[in-house]
Amino acid sequence: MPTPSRPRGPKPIRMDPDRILDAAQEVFARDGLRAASLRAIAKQAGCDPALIYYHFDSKEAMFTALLARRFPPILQELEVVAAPEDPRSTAFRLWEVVRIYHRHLKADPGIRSLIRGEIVHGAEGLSDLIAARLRPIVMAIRSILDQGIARGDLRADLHSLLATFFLARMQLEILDLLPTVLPRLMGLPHDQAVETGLRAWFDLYWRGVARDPLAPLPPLPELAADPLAIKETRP
Amino acid sequence: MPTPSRPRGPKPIRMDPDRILDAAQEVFARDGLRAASLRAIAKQAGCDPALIYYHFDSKEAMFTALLARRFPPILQELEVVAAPEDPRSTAFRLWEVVRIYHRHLKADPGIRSLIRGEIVHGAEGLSDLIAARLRPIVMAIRSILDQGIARGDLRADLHSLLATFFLARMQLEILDLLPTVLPRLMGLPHDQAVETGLRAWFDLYWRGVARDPLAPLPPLPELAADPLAIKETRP
DNA sequence: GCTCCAATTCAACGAATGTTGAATGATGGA
DNA sequence: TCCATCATTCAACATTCGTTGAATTGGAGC
Repeated sequence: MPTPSRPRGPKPIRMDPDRILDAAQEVFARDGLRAASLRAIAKQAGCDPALIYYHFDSKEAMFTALLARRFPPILQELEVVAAPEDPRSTAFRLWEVVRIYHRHLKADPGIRSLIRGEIVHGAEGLSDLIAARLRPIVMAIRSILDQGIARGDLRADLHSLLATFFLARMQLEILDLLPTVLPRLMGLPHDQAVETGLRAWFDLYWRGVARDPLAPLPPLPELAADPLAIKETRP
Repeated sequence: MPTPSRPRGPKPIRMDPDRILDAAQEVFARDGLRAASLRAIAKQAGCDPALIYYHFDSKEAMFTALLARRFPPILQELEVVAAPEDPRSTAFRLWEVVRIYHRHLKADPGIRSLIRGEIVHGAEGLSDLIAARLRPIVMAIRSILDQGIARGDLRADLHSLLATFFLARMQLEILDLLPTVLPRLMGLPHDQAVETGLRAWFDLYWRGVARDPLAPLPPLPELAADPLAIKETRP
């Protein structure tokens, strides 16, 4: 009788549930959200599929844990920018929103799929959970827009909820599509596609929401610049 | 031995392959693209799953047939609007693009999913096919923007390819999301969500691309208005 | 050193999926 | 009228999926 390749029982190195979530994130990025199976995730993590059920109640609970890990840091950063006391210009703050989104979502296509709602069909409870996580994020961005209207930086007739939807949603599309589309259609290097697309988008968006669309934008920091080192330089 | 519920052999009414495509479209709309199984489509069409394999080579071939049915009419209408001789204003023509998209895609979430690329993972050949169908559509819209730049209606520094991407992509999101999101967040009636969202989006977009963003938009026809009855009324 | 618990693996289940081959009845042409 | 072809159904296949129960082992605590 051949000995099994690996005996049962605990390994010398315990499997941290976070490592399973890391593996899930990688498989989502590689195979897409719907096609990511527990077996593929287990293989990526280097463990047995059944172990995932030891650490999480179900596949859906694993999604939930992924959400719980990703969303609070985003919300925390957004709430700093959305604080009514923030003295920086509305254009600068909105660009900060873009940068925060970019920083947290660029390396995680799986969470982008979750936000986009690709998993909504057939998992209604999960959909409610995502909506609950997303709502304060939307409200933080919206409050920046409302403050901008009140300060006279933005159009008085702006529909802040729809404008929030437009800003956040287009960024998801840019992060997912432009890195594969732009290099093929233009000669653009792969790693510049997102920066180019996001700046073009923000330029268009700002003219669309600003009270004075022809006034030049303030200098905007690069996407990947250190968030703490940035101070707005008023022209 | 019990007689089978329905004997074999051809039914009195033959199954038109188009009816199978209709059923597929309905199932896509109900269950989403990925969750739509051949058995569900066959049930919707009222036939056996194996019959689908008689009319189409595979599930992917059925997608292809769906594409072949949907895209040419869209392209044909777009090319009329994109003709360089078209004398109407750039704003009016771009709104016509929005209306054409809306008219053809509003009742077919499955085709929107295909356009959005949700099926890309795991079906690379299909992805190429969609790209080939999509390219002339993108180019038609882009040529309207390029003509608008040449006529002096749009900003000279506009990136027409990215602007095309922004316009067409956001419309997909609006068609899919706003009917479920807007009624819940605002008091908006379900059937007005898309019209409200698309007008707000076009208003923002136009300010973003126009050379003179503060000039008022011309009166734009309703989304569902008869395309042939519309003549631009210059103010 | 013994015991107990936590962590891990194995094997299997039931359901769903895309697909295929054989069987069967109707239809239309010779 | 007969026969070939077309359209349809049935039953089954192999595969994959999420999930579960039992078996196994290493280490911590006494």
